[in-house]
Amino acid sequence: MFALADCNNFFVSCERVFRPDLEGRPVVVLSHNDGCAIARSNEAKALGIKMGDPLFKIRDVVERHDVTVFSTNMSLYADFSRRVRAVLRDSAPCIEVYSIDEAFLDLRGVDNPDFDGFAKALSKRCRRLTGIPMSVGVAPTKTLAKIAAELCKSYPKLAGGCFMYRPQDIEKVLRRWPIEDVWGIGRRSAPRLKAMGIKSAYDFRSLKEDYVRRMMGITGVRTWQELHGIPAIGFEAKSDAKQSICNSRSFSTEIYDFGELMEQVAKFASMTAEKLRSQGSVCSSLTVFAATNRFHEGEVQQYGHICVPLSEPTDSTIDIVRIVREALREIYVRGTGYKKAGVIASGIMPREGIAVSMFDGEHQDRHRRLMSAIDDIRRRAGDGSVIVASEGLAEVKANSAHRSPAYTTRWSDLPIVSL
DNA sequence: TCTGGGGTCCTAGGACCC
DNA sequence: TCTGGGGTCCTAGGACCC
Repeated sequence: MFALADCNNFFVSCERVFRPDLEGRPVVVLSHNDGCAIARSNEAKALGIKMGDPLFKIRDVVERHDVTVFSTNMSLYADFSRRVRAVLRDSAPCIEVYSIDEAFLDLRGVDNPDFDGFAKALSKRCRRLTGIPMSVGVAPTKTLAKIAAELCKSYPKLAGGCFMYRPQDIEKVLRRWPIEDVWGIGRRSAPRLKAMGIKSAYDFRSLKEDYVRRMMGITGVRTWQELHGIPAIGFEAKSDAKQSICNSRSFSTEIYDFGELMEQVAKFASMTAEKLRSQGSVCSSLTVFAATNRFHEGEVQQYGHICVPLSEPTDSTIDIVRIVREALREIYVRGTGYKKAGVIASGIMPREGIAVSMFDGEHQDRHRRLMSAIDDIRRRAGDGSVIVASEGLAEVKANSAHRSPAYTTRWSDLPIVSL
């Protein structure tokens, strides 16, 4: 058996821990730049606010129903995520962290347990220790566990835990489960399937395996098997080392000036380097992109991007900022209003064990010691305490009018040194 | 006027090899 | 004039996820 532990309306729940007055009231959390609703309380969902709705399109509902709005506060949510994971690790022999608000638990080898009782107890324990409400679904496969966890959200009677295992019960649920709500069936496949009369998870499960393979490839077959109760998606207690690292943002207003765009992109480069070092990795290629506002139809669109392979893999902020600056020069077009830009590191490998160039060893060694000193200062004095001068002193150009306080974390301080 | 950010895996096709 | 048959590795793009 597998369990899925899924935090309810996670970002909203984090905000509510410090604002208990908002229990039972409509709340939304916005994306970066105060763009879209990315988390909604049940009351906000009931008002018809959809995932990803832009704020300007729901402004009426927000005002009419006195919906409380928060700007995103990722450091707060990351801190709660850590607390929730600690509870899970304490409750199961093996967990796979799937996202900031979800984790799978491997229950194989647990003898004759009361899985329903386990699920309900885990939900209750999480609420008590962290303040976050959680749904726990237990089933023979991950895909079915996802469905079981969703059931908890629709049926409060389940008290946060649902064990779904008897074939007749599974069939009953799948008959009523819309195909587009199955994990692994996305926005491309769902309309195609529905056009063919396949409307429920049960319909999909009733197809021939060969047919699913031809239509949707190996990933479709895996979902099909999982719905039949055959585990096809591996359980991995994988390390959190990323295979690619992306830092990108939309700006509150278009940037035309090269110098200003360069400063923003240098910040993304610096964040990328820091994440590489924090997971003990180096990267062997860097991509830079800068794009115009894709929603402005009728205007000339630009999507400049360039991928730079590195002769020496690196995690040095100074190297990465320099390479990214040169790359940006290649794609920048004068007179263009850039709305979004970003940096992607790929070809990521562990820092230990890479061959040190016989020509460049000293350079790498100096950078390594410098970076380690900088990381140390930032840990003690705040994220912004040391920066590369190309980043400039301006903040990332974004709106965040409704941000909650740093209840459990701290703000970045102003730079005290620049390199 | 205003429209998020950050990941994973799979597949097809090209470069390159013997 | 005739011009093989396999491999592997890498990358870009698509589909999916939260």
